[in-house]
Amino acid sequence: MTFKFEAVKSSRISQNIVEQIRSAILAGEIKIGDQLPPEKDFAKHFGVSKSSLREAYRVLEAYGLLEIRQGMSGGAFVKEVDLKTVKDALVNYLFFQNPGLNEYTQTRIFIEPQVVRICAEKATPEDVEELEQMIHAMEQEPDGKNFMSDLDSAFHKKLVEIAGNKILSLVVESVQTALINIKQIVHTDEAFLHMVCEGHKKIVTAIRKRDPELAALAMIDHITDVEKGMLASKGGSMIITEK
Amino acid sequence: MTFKFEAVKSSRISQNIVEQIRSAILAGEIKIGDQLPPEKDFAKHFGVSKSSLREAYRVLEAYGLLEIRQGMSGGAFVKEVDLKTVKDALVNYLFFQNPGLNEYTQTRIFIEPQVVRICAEKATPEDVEELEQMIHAMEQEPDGKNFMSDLDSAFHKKLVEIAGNKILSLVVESVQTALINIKQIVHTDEAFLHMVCEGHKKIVTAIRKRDPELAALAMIDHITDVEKGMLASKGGSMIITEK
DNA sequence: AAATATTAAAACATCTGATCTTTTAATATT
DNA sequence: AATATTAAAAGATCAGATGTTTTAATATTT
Repeated sequence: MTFKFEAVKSSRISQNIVEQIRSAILAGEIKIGDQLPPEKDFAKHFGVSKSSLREAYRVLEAYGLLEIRQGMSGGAFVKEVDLKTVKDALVNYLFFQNPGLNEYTQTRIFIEPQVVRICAEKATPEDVEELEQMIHAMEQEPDGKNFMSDLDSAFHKKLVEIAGNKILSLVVESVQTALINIKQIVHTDEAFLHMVCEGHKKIVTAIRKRDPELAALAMIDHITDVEKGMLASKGGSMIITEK
Repeated sequence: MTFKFEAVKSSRISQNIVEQIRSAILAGEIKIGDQLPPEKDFAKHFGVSKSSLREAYRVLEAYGLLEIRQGMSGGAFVKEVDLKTVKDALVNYLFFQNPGLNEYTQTRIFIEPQVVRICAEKATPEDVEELEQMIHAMEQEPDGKNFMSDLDSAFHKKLVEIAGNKILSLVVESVQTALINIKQIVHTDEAFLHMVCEGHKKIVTAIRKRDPELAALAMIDHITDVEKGMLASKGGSMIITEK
């Protein structure tokens, strides 16, 4: 006979409240925008002190499930968890995992070429135009050092949005965010910016031609180039924690 | 001229403390296992009340960055963020995004076939044996309803571990976890269990043969079969929030 | 001497209740 | 009609008392 022992649930009051409220949200009993009772009333309802309830609120806020506003029409409101919350959790996690640049590159090469294959089929003319404008904006960057990462992320984000898969969007955007943390310690010069723009152009050209295979190949080249560019200015070893 | 306005940082004391401590951890100033001062002393050091410090501790605990223990040799200890924390954040996020089963399947098909290609090259004989034992364990399941999801997840987790990419591990395991939440509302019968086992067997056989392409194809078939199996018992529409 | 039971202290957990601050709706003023 | 004032609602912070858990030190027993 096999047993599965459940971890004994924390006897901490705040944790108990957190679980109750989170369950209610995930069960659909409380919905986005709903307001929870004021601290004082809710504490009384739970039969606990205000401090315990407040600690629970802080945790739920950290989860991104609540938004708490001060003031007259303030209070605790149920909120849709946003991407930033997930990304932050991921950044915290990856800090300790500390993957190598090659792991980032491999992840991208596994996913993004397939994404642009879909794009080559699904992208509308408006999508293509938007992508081209993004490349143009990037080329206008004065020295390529400041917003280059933001614009680059936006380009890849747009591509995966066109593919229309919310899970893939989450993954691709999260990897982009984590990569920016690495890029910040890498010297990205004018040549790097130019290389990125050329890569993007080839991808969009392939999408415009409705050529999935060409798009996928262009993406592979692009990702590979970016890795090479980053390694070149860094000398091989890549450790995030370095400042 | 383009401006980037930074969000005004919260005036909340606990949030301020959270950011200070999180920064210190991510900057490497405080390391895993380090103990923070007792509430009373630390509150005094920050010049704030104990309640404010405690709220900050709750948040950092929610982030998975701190572990707080009661008792004589207790206190607040810096902890490595674990996978569960990230997965929980992801589950919260996906609850609101509510992707379709097809999005999960597509994500898996983008990633896992490429994972087993790597496995076909890198897997050691011990790895292969472990995989086979996992299949065997699954076949022993009495009715296939209870731990089937756990064993299935473990199999895919082992595969991606062999591939040796921490980011891909995170993604694959998270998708597995999210899928379990869906599977729980799907009727998985004896036939489903058998189908899964056969799929796994073909994958391992290909890995043993060191045939990456065959392994990838077997994985695609497997993932497709699982989706079909889940859709068959559900009738097409797939909504997570349903009980 | 070894095993067991007791005790005390360290540290977090909880509670009470007062006071401060922010925000906004209602009101008053110009 | 626009603007300024005010009051109330609700969270934010604080102070300090009391409860609970955990463990190291001590005492007791075998």
